[in-house]
Amino acid sequence: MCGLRLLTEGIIGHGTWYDKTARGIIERERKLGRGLDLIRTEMGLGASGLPHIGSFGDAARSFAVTLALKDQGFGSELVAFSDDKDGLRKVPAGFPETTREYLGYPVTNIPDPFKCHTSFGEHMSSLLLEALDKSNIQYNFISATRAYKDGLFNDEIKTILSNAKRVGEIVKEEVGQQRYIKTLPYFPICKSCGRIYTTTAHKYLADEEKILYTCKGMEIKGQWLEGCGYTGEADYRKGEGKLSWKSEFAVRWKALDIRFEAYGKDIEDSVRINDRICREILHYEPPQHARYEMFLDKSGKKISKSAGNVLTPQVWLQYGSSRSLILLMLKRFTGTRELSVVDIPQYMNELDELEDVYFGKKTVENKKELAKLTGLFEYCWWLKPPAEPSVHIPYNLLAYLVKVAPRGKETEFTVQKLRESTRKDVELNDNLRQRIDYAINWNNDFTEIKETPIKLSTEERDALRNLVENLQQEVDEEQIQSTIFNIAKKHNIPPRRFFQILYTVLLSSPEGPKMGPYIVAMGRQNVTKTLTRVLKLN
RNA sequence: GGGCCCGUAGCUCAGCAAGGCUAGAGCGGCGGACUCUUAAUCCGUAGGUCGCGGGUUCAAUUCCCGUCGGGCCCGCCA
Repeated sequence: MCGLRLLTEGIIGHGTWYDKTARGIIERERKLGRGLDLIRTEMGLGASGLPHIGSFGDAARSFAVTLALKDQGFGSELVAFSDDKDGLRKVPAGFPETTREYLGYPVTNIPDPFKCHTSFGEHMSSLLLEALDKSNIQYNFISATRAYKDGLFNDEIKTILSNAKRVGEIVKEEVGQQRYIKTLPYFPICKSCGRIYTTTAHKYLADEEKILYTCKGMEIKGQWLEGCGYTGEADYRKGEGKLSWKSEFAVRWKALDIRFEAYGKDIEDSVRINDRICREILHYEPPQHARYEMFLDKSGKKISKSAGNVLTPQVWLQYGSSRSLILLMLKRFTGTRELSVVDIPQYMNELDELEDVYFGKKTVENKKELAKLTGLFEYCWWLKPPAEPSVHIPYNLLAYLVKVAPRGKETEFTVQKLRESTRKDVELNDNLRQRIDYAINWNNDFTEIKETPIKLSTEERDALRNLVENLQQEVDEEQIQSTIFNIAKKHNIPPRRFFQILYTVLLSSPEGPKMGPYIVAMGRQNVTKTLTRVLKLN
């Protein structure tokens, strides 16, 4: 009985993880006695490499929490903090080798190799921001470079530097790293060579607000980066350096008043250290956390040569809608996910299914499950679900129709075929057009079009020749259809075999759509040209 | 050395947060319908000790402990 009660009464908000998390945050903040007018969530975005799909997930999930907080009646915003003052540690795949000379430089001080942004760092972070914008994720963007320059963290940096010894101890206690026992958790940018990771900060002059450093060099990703030997001083108030990650998070949390931040398990240690620094040195209760697992590229699956094997948000959005990508991120929070582009159609279809549940076209008995599924759908729409259901056509059907469509006429052909089949009422609106475009991209990139060589017997050659002649006169789809059939009979070829030949020649597949209409759609001239060429080869 | 995830049908996975209905889907298999062929579509059908062992509970795929197998992250970078 108690279980039955839970089914109907135990649902928070829209029944999703995000609603539950939001409630947890609110309860925690109440206990802490902090204000609830603006509850900030934060995500960090890397600017030194191509945005991985995981960064998008970080954003989508944090934004969902932000929406859940608003939904429960509180002010909230998502801060997207770009780590664009970090130094470049390795040349990302696909980048010119000349990038190597900038190893160690803050990424906003490196020219954009593609020349479309003012710096390497801006180029990188804009890639993710574009994907966020396309997905209607709202955020308050803060650049690390800007924040340091504007002195946003000055008070907190001062506190950290004044308590550097304690910071070093905490780091040592948590992960055993001894580096910060001796050096300050701050990386000045070398005034001589311009690099940030080659410097070691050894003294803090509190009265002058300055940090003394030497450009000694450092090991990065197993490679020694030699310093230039310069010794100098940096003024942290002018952004002449940045904090180490092991203290910077804490500073951000306090300065920006962050109450929730999710993180990937790869930075778990850093988060734990920062929690302590935040609490023990900055005297600010750190934000509530949620740890998520990594996204892995499915290995062993050949994808496209052009797309490569890196699944970035940009790649996804070529073949699937932003909502399908959001669904991927929101539906499950835990568990390592192996992903590849071949999963995109599945999520496109799943979103349609969720829509059916939402509009009651598909019944779900269990109330808890119903709440969860409709809730998930609502979050995929950022809590502004559509008033009307949309056209649902399975992705693989569209991909198939596009594949067999005459080149350049994919959309028209597909719509026509759909109308001829069971979907007479189909209308070519933006939604359908977009879906067809995804299928076209999919088809272009993942369907290998190979010329299948075919051997023809004498009768088969004659039959083909006969067909070519007939195609000069026949115009009507149905007539062409029966002509093909008649020619096959006339030349003593089983119709099945004759059709197979035609499909192989025209489509590189032993099967296909109804031939007559297809030939008309493709253009009789094109067909005769192709057939004639094949006849010459035989 | 420290931490985490996964194990459910032949394959790929969903479900587990907040225990409760006959454990689902796609693909594949098998059978059929339709058809001047073929694709698509539709119908039916087989297939599961929910890795294993214990515990909590009226009730465990779901929670807890242990165990085996596969994988991931961190280890003096950020």
